[in-house]
Amino acid sequence: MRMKPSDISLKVCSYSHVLEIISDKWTALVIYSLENGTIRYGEINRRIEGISQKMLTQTLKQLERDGLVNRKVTPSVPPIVEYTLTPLGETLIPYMKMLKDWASEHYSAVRKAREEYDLGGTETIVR
Amino acid sequence: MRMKPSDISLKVCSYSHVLEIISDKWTALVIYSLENGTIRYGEINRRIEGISQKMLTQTLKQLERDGLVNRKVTPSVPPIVEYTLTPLGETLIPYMKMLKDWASEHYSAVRKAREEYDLGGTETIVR
DNA sequence: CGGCATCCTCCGAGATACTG
DNA sequence: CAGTATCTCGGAGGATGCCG
Repeated sequence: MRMKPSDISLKVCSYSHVLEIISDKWTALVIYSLENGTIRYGEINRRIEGISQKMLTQTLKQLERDGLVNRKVTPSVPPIVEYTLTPLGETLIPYMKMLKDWASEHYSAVRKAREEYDLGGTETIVR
Repeated sequence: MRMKPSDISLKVCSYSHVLEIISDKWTALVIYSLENGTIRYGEINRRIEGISQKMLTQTLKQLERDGLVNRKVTPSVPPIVEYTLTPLGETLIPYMKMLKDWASEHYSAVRKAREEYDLGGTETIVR
């Protein structure tokens, strides 16, 4: 199968597939909070700074739908809902750690580049 | 062993830092198109299916600001504008390839999980 | 406790037209 | 060719209130 030059598509590209899964605003942080095992809804809510109930619920539902997270309900009073990474979800962890490593190593450079860009902004033109 | 429970923050977490850079809708695809070397604006525009001029320009500007992409203007008539990954930008490639690998390996499982979820939806309850 | 329903706001991003 | 400029609309996402 030959690759046409115009073949880069949102729908086909694997890059997009991953990002489709983890690139939502809160998804990565939620996965991160599940990294060390089972944890309750409220606990996630408390640990992720600034997330709203709505977004947490929505994000968890997404992750559950994608088969990355398992949801276990204990119908006591009050109810207990626990979330865990599925085996599939756990396969993601090393890859996310790598991304984290990239950031640890290079993010300062990005920040610096931004500062310089924001300062001058016009010096791209050769004089 | 307990860190501050509220320690996961959008602003602090490295995961977020990477995603802040590559998670915009088109960013990954643009980087992807630059993977093999210098390329002109119009060429990128043609290669990425469905991207608008506005979003392409915006995405490229972001990437330039982040120091990941270099923009070279040749003020001829008509003008030629070429984009290249910077060394910093190139450091990202292996990591993105890894994400791609993850998708190649596991995306079918995700798709399957979605189908099952969308079918039943009620299977989480133990009966 | 762990949601879902509702309302509301803001801005991401597509479409279109113009320019150096 | 490689962008800006402007308008518009849908939907992301916060706030609030109710429920099992």
